Order: sequence, then structure tokens, then C-alpha cells
Amino acid sequence: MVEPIPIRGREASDAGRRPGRAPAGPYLYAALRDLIVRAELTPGERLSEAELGERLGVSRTPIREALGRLRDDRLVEVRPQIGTFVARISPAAVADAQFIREALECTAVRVAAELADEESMAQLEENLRAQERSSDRADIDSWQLLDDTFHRHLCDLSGHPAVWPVNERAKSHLIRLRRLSLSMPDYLPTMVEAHRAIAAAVEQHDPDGAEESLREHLRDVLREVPRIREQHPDYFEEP
Amino acid sequence: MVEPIPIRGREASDAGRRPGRAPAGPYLYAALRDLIVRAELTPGERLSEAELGERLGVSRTPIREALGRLRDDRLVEVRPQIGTFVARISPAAVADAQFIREALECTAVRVAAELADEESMAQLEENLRAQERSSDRADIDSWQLLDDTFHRHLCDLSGHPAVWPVNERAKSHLIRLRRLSLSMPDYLPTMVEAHRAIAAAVEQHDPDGAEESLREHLRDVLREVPRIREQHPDYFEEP
DNA sequence: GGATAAATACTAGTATACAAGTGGTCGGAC
DNA sequence: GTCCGACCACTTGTATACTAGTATTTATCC
Repeated sequence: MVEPIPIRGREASDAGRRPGRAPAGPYLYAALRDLIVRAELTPGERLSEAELGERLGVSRTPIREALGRLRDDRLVEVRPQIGTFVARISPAAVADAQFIREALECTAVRVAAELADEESMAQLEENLRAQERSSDRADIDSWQLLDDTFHRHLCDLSGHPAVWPVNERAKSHLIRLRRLSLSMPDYLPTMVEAHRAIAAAVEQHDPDGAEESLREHLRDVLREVPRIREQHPDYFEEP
Repeated sequence: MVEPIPIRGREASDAGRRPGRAPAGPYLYAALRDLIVRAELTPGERLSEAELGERLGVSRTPIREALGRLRDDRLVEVRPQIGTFVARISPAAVADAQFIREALECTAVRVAAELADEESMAQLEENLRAQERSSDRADIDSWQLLDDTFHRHLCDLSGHPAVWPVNERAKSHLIRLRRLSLSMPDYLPTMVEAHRAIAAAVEQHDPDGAEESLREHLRDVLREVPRIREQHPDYFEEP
């Protein structure tokens, strides 16, 4: 798993109290979320606050905080007295997340297409070039970060920064699926191409085109679900 | 404030350990959220984990959990070492919440208008009648609950139950404004009328009409902002 | 009386101990 | 060999004590 982290709080050793540490909770949340999204903590896997705390070099307290937020994201299920489990993929939850994501991102991208200017387009273009480089290197990790950033840019272009955090948390299930689908060959270039089509519509101040391209792109991951389910049946909830 | 609550955990007295209590966190979250929404905890007011815990008869631990979630909702601001404050109303946050709410609810109501059947319409009708009774009695508290339920029904009619919790949390700021606006006379009947128009469009399987009515209704609260700001300038963030 | 430094009270973040409940294992009875 | 009950290990939820940092108050000096 991961190493002990520089955080506020009492350290096991007394070797120098370094002031001004950030609270551990948000960091732990992001780290655990990443492990779940990348299926390093696999769906159905049991987590233990005590064990996670030991491995990450903190007490249970900030672990609980992180797990609480992950529970809000429906990425973990907490069963009192029994344990905490990485949530299995539920088709219903996936459909819900897809609905929410489409509602938020497609509404945002329409506004983005109206408001786009040279500076924002330059930002998107830079991201797309970086995506291409990651795609050329078949670097899935960095590509997924850039994918996320691309979508974030689109949302931010709407002028409503709060959209992204809401969207980000609501689409957690989809990100897991996306990551599992990225293992498949020749997938990254297709994704980059789709992103380019969206950016072109935004640049041309075409809300309808942007929305259509984005919706098509967002629905792409759903087409992979049966294949993913075949490869990883235990990742999915029992019917 | 509120009374001590029946919860799991060690009680100050040893008078009978009653098993099977629900965790306190969710209850505390809802209770504090309600107090904030109703402006009993006023914008800018300082909260103390220790004091809240004392008043509510629990330790700081579940209070921290509830405050953490309220922070996620942007209803409180946590300043380490200094204190926790009820968030003031920020016009930018209001605009963001409005955007998200419209995206989610207007998308959902379009689907609801397609899927509506007799049973769901009966449910909405029952809620509307209850709203009228509350309006006749000028009972703001019960009306607001019914208002929320009405909107929840609309979201649930989309077939995506996860929309409501996401929407509910994202629109926290708006609910505060709505509550402040409800103090104004003759407001409730106008709200009920708007709800009726939305329900009629849903019944007539008219997605465009439903969306338009709902959007108009949702934007109504924004028109009250200048007046609310005049009455309660200290509730608002400094520019 | 005003300015400055030290002391104090308070805070959130965290670690640790305690309590209630669950599930698994083991031993005894049939 | 199977079933049942007791016991134990483990869990999450919670309370309490500790830590680092901030703001206010108090004491001292000019």
C-alpha cells in the first residue's frame, strides 16, 4: 500500500515536531479514493480502520473521516461491528451516476460553448496535447488524470466552480468503470479523439454540438460494462 | 437549542444500556443542518464542537462527523485552531447552487414527464393538497417539508434515486434563502400555484412545459435575494 | 496611558481507551 | 458426525486525553 505521510498529529517518533502540517483527512480521502478507483482496493474487499491506520502511519481518527466521505460517495459500505467494504459495482448506481454526470456536464458544456474565449481554448488545447503524449506512451495513469482535468476545465468554463466537486463525487462509480475499461487496447486514442470533437464544438460556440459530442463520449463507458462484468464478475453486486 | 438524544455511545449516567441505537452522526448532521437552514444558527455565528457536544449530550466525536459533512455542504466553515462558523450567504455560492439544482432537477423533470403514471400523479396530488392545507394555516415549517418532498418526488420519478441526495446537499444555500423568503406575506399560495403548474405539465407528459415551469419556479428565490440582503446584511459575505 | 511581551484560554486535529455488537471457532452433548 | 452454546477476536461508534496553533488577556516597561 502507501507509505506513512507527513501530517499533523502525534508521530510515532519524537524526531522533530514539524509545524504547519495539513490535516490528514483530505489527503487520506484522496489516497484511498485513488486506490479504490484504480482497483488496487478491489470491489468487495474488506477494509479495517485499524489496519489502514497502521499502514498509513496515523490513528483511526483521520481514517474514519476519510472513510466517512467515501461512504458519502458510495465507494465504501460501512457495516457497524462487522467491517467496511469497498463497494461493489452496482448497475443501478452506475445508471444514477451517469444520469447525474450527464445532467451536470452537459448543462455546463452548453454554457462553456457560449463563454469560451482564446485563453480557455488555449488551456483545453494544452491539455489535449498532453493527453496525446500520454496516449502515445500508453500511460494510463497520467492519461486518466488529464481526462479528469479536461472535464474539469469544461465544467469550470461554465463559470460555476462548485459544479466540479459535486460532479466529481457523484461520478465515482463511473471513474472506476472507466479505469477498468482503459486496460483494453487502443482505447486511449479513441478517447482523445472524442475530447477533440468536444473542444472543437466549444471553440465554434456550438452548444448543441458540444452537448451531443460530450453526451456521446460520456455514454461510451456504459458500452464497456458487459465486457468488464465478464472479466470481473466478482466486482459486481449480486443481482 | 435541542435536547440530548437517544444514541449509541456511553451515556453520562449508567442508567441502563439500551442496545441497538442508531449512530449519532447522521442525526446530528440533520439536526444541525435544520438549525442552519432555519437561521436558528445564524450566518456568521460561531459554533464550538465542545459546546455543541455539551448541549446535545454527546462527545465531540459525532459532532465532528456532522460538522465535516456540513462543511462538505458549504454550510459551515472550519478554521483550524480558531473555530467553526456558520457560512454566510455568498452570492457566488448561491449562483453555483442554482446552476447545479437547475441542471439536476430540470433534467429529472423531463424524464418524469415522460414516465409519469397514475400512481405517481396521485402521490404528487396528495402532496399538493397537503401543501394547500399548510399554506392555509400559514405553517411555514410543515410547508417547507412538503416543498422538499414535492421536489423529491419529481426527482425520484426520473427513476434515478441517487439524484435527490446529491441535489439536496448541493442546494443547501438555496434552502436557506427559501426559508428567509418564506417570512414574507402571501408567499405560500404563490409557491403552491407554481407547484401545481409543474405537476400539470408532468401529468400531460409535456417535458418542455415541465422544465420551463420548474425552471421558472426555481429561479423565483433568486429574485428575493436583494430584499433578503437588505433585511439581513450581516447574513451575507462581505463583497 | 500606550506599547510590547508573556501568559492564558480556547480551538480543531489527532491518538488512545472503552463499549456494544457481530461472526467465527471450539468444545461438549447427543 | 452433527448441532448448539459459550467464548474469543474483531469490528465500528464513541468518549476522553493530548498536541499544535491562534487570539485574547494580563503584566511590565517606558
